[in-house]
Amino acid sequence: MSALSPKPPAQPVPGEARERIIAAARKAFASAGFEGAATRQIAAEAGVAQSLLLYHFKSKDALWRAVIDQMFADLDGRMAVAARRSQGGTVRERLMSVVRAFIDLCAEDADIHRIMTIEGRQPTERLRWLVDQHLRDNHRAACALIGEGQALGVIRPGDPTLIYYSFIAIAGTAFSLAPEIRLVSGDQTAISPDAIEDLIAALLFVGA
Amino acid sequence: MSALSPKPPAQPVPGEARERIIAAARKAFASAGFEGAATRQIAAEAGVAQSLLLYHFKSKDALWRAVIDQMFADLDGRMAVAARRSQGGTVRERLMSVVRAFIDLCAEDADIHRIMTIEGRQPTERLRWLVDQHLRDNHRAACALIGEGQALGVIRPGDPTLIYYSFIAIAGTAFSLAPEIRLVSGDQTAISPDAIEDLIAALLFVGA
DNA sequence: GCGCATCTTGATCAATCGATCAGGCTCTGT
DNA sequence: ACAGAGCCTGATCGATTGATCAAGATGCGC
Repeated sequence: MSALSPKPPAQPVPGEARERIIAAARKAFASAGFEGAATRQIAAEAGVAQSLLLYHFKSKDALWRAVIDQMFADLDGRMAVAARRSQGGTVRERLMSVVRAFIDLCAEDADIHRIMTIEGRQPTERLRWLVDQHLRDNHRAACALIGEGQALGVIRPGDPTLIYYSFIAIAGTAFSLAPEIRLVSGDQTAISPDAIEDLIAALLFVGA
Repeated sequence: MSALSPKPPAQPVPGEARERIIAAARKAFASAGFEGAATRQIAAEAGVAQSLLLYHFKSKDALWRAVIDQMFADLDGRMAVAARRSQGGTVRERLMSVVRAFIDLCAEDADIHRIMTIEGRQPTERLRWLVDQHLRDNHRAACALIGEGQALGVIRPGDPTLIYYSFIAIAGTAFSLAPEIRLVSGDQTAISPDAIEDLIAALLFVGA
């Protein structure tokens, strides 16, 4: 046994490095955008060689799509749980359940909102794929629920699509821009799921 | 006279190329972020050599600051005009005047909101400069006005800073994410200053 | 023990990045 | 006419980009 390689590297756990790469890529895409994110930096943060990144995913573009798919698998799952848990409740309870689930998601991981707001700005091929793959169904389901709430006077009137995007904008921006809000307000404004839930309840919902 | 240079180039108008560079840089920074924007691409869109860009501005960072300064000069001017025009009116009228001015600004040029939401996400040196140079004063003035409106029951209750950012988020996102909203809704949702003004009035203001 | 698929690395590619430099052009002051 | 300031370009620098390739390491089937 030579002095080199004193630790024989443990056999690679299948899929483990792949997950680390996706996690690192999510952070990179969220903070620097698609073009700004460097595959070498992603690989470094994941603790692997840059070439491994292009072994698991054919290209930077494919890696981006893998990140998005994982993000929406999480989001859709949480939304389904929230909807199931509030089944049988009032429309207000069902609405608040998914609202709270989305707020919690944004609070835990602002990357989703950051990536989405980066990609939604220009009609690229990535945006078209994103809409077809994930956004259209989400939008339809949310607008149906909003329309239900409006019919019963629980949600303020207005185009459901604009209400939908207002909700996403308020909840997402609060956590995405937390560094700026902190700096501007001198840390006087608390940004917590409870605070944002109260904000949404006051602005989008009718009555107490 | 040789066959070359059949058109003697007109003498350069001082400051004209500089303005074209800033305009091109604004678009580039808004769509690709600071790192993602390439000085060569900016120069190409402005119709000048890349080296001219670093002649007028010492560095890419200095160019970015010039873009921001010009943007806020425009924004501050518009806000001052809106405030002056509604002087002597009710608090509601004064609030609606600056709200409308900001909405119109976002509608005409979504780049401001795009750049700000890119930079506000991470505590970089650029963000610190941005807050010290432009954001803090803006935030203070807006929150004072919002507090006035809340005291008179014109604005819904809540932390003024969160109301302030909710307003910016709704107005800015509607125009920034217009490509996505169009794709998702199948062009069914109109995104106009009037529509967003109605939306803000319904969500943030009390009563009709 | 042998072969093969899977996972991983390092070297290397052409392209592009921000930045620097020497030099040319036009106008102005004298 | 001549010198100098201001505006602008093309060539070029070292560094970094996404992507490709050959080869090493590991574990499973036979």
